[in-house]
Amino acid sequence: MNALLTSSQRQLVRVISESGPLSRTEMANLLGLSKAAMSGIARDLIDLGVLHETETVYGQGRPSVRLDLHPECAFFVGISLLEDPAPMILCDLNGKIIARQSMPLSRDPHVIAEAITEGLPSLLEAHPEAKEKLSGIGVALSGFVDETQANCVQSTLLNWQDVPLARIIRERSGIETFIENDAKAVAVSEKLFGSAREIQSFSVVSLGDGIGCAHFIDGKLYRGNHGGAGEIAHCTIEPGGAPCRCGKRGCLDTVSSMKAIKEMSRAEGLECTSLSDIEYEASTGNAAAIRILHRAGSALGLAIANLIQINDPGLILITHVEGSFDGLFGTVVNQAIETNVLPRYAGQTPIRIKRVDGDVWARGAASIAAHNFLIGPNTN
Amino acid sequence: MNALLTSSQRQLVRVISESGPLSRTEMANLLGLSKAAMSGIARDLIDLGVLHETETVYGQGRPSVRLDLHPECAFFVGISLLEDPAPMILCDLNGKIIARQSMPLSRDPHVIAEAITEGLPSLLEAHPEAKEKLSGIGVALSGFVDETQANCVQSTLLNWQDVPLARIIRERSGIETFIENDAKAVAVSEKLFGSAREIQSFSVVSLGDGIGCAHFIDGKLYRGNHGGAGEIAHCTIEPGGAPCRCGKRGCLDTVSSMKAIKEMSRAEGLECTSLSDIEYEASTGNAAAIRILHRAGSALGLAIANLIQINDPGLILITHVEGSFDGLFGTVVNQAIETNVLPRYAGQTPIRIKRVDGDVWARGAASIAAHNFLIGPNTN
DNA sequence: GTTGATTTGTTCATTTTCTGAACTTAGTGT
DNA sequence: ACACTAAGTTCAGAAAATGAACAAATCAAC
Repeated sequence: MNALLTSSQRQLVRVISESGPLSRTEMANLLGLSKAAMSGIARDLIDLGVLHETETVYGQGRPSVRLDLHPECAFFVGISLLEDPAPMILCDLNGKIIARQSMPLSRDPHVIAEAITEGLPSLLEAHPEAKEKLSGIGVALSGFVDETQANCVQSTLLNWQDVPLARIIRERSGIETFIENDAKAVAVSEKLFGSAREIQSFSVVSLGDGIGCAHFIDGKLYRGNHGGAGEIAHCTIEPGGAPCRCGKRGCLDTVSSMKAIKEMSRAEGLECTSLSDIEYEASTGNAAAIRILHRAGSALGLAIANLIQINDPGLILITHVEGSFDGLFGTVVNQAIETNVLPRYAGQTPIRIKRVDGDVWARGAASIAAHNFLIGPNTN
Repeated sequence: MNALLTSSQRQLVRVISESGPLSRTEMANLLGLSKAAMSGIARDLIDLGVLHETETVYGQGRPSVRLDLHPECAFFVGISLLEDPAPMILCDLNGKIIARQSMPLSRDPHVIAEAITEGLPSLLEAHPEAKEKLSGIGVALSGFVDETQANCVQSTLLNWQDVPLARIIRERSGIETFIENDAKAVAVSEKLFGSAREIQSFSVVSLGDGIGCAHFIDGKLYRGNHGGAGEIAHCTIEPGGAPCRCGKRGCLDTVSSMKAIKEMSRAEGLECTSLSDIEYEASTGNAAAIRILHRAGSALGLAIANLIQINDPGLILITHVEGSFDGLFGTVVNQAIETNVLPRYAGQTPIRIKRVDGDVWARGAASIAAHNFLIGPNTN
C-alpha cells in the first residue's frame, strides 16, 4: 500500500503526520510545490482514502479546508514483550486502541512469531476493515535494537543476542514487522499519537523498575551509533557508589529506579512494596523514607539536568506507571533539575509528567509500525 | 550561484560533500535516481565548474570515474571573534587556507562589519579567482546563536544580547554571512574539512580556557531547542562544589577548564602558567599538581562518559590548544571515560584527540559559510 | 590476440511530474 | 449588492525522470 505512493505523496503524508491538519495551500508552501501540483496530489490521496477533509477555517477570502490523515486508512498491531502475558493491541492511525488481548510470553522468537500469528485472527475478528488494512506489526522489547528496527542486538531480559525477530515474525505472519526498544517506542508513540506531536526535539524518560530514555532530535528518533542513545540509566551519578548489575558503580539505575527504591526501603526495614507506600511513610515523617526519596529524586534530577545541558531538548517527558509524582519524590526531582541546570535555562525546558497505563508499551510498539508506515524506510 | 542550482543538483552536492568522491552510478543509487537522470545532472554540474572528475577506479567492467566537488568552485572568508586581533582567513571548499590576515576586535557589531569589509580587498588581493567566487562569510564567536545562524542571542564575552550580526555584516559587505558558536563551528569544520567527514553522529569537546561542546546528529549539526545543545561546561559534576560564574555550583567548568586548572594551581601556590608546567610538576611528583590534574581529568572524563551514555556518538573529538594529552591529565580523562561508560560500550566509542592550531576558530567560521553554501538554507 | 562477460556511462523517445496563468469558488467587509 | 480576498481547480506547456538500447572501457579466459 505504502509502496504504491509516489515520493511526493509520501512526503505529504509525512508532513501532515508531523504538523497535523493543514490546508492544501499550507502544504504546498511547506513542500515547496505549486498549488497546482498540490491540488492533484491531495485529490489522489483523498481518492485512495489516505486523507480526508476536516474543519473549514474562515478568514479573509475563500475559507481553507484542512486535510488530515484518515485515521482508518491503516491499522497496526502492537505487542509488548515486557510483560507476561504479553499484551497485544490493535490500533488505528490516531493511536486509538480498537481491540486488546494478550498472548503468552516466550524467549523463543519462533514461538513468539507463532503466538502472534495465531493471535491475529481473534484480534481482528470484530474489525473487518482493520483486517483488510492491517499495515504492520510493531514489537517493543527491553534491549538493544539495530537501526533497521529488525534485529535485536542484545537483550538481557530475553537472553537474546543478534536475534532477527522482525524477519522471523514477518515470514511467519506475512505482515510487515518492526521491533524497537521500549523507551524508544514510547518516544515514537508520544511523537505520533501523544503530547509531543508538535515538538521537534524532546526526550522521554521512562521510570519503572528500570529507567529508560529516548531522544527525538529534529523530528527524528535518534538511536545513537550503536543503538544505545538514551542509556541514561547507566550514567554515573554517585561516583564510587553502589555496584550496579552492569559492572560499574553508582549508576542512576542503582539509586532512582523503582527497583532500587524498593530495595533500599527493604534494606532500611521499611514494609513498603510500592512508591506510594514509601511516599506515605515519608509524609508521616519517617526519616529513612525521606532519605531514600531524597537520594533517588536528587539523582534522577541531576541526570535529567545533565541531559538538558547536553542536548537542550524542547521537552522532557517523564513517564511512570507506579504511584504519583505529586509527592516528595517528584518535588525533589523537579528541584534537582532546577538547581543543576544553567540558571539562564532554568524553567525554560518544560518538564511534563505522564502517568501511563498498561497499554503504553503495546501502544508504543504499534506506533513503531505506524511510523514506518507513515515515514517509510527511505527518508529521501 | 547556489540559488541557480536545481533541487536535484543541490541534493547531489550535499551527498558528495557528506560521502566524498562518488561515481555517477553510486550517486544515482544514493539519490534513488536513474543512471540517465544522473548523467545529465552530473554533466550540468561539471559544466558549471562545481564538480570535476577525479580518480578512475578499476574493477570488473568499465572503470568508474569518481566525481568530487571542485575545491575552487567557491571560496569563503572566516573570522574568529574569540581572539584580539581577530584572525581572518580565506579558504576554498576543501578548507585549505589560501590567505590569512587579522583585524582589530571590537564589541560594536557595526565596527566589526566595517573592519571585515575593509579587510576583504587585501585578503582577496592576490587571488582574483577567489574574489570572483567568494560565496560567503562565516563568523565564530563565544555565545549563543539562533538557528538561522544570523543572530547572536547572547554573548557574555562580547556583552551582546540579540545582536543581528549576520545581517549587519551582510548589509555592509554585500556578501552572504552566517555566524555560529565557536564549538559548533569547529564541529562543522571537522565534518566538512576534517577527520569526522564520514561519521554521521559525533561530538566535539573543545578544551580551552572554557569548555565547549557540539553535536553532529545523523549528519546534521544539532543546535538544541534554544541553541544550547552542548553546554556541557555547566553540567554539575561535583554536586555542592565550588561556585561557578554561571550561578550554580560544581560545574565542569569550575574544575576542568584550563582557566580552572590554572587557578587551582595558583591557589595551591604552584608557579604554573600553562598545562605543560603543571604536567611537569606532576611528573616530578608534586602532590598538589597531581591532585589538581586528577580532579580535573576525572571530572572531564565523567562528563564525557555521561555524554556517551546519553547520546551514544560515533566519535568523541577532543580539541585542545594548550599542552599535550599524553601526560597525566589525558591519561586520567581516558581512564575516567572508560570506568564510567557502560562496560558493554567501553572502548566502543573512539576518542580522538586533536591538538589544534591558531586557525581553528577562523577555519571553523569559514566552514559555517561553506556549509550553508553546500547544504543551503532549505533542507528539503 | 580475440572473444565474451561485465559494468559504467550516454542518448533519446516517452512518461511522469510540476509550473504559471487564468479561472472558479466561497467566503468577508462595506 | 458591491468590491475584495484568498483557496483551490483546470489545463496547456515546461521540466525532470525513466527505460531501453547502446557505446565505452576494462578484465578474464581460451
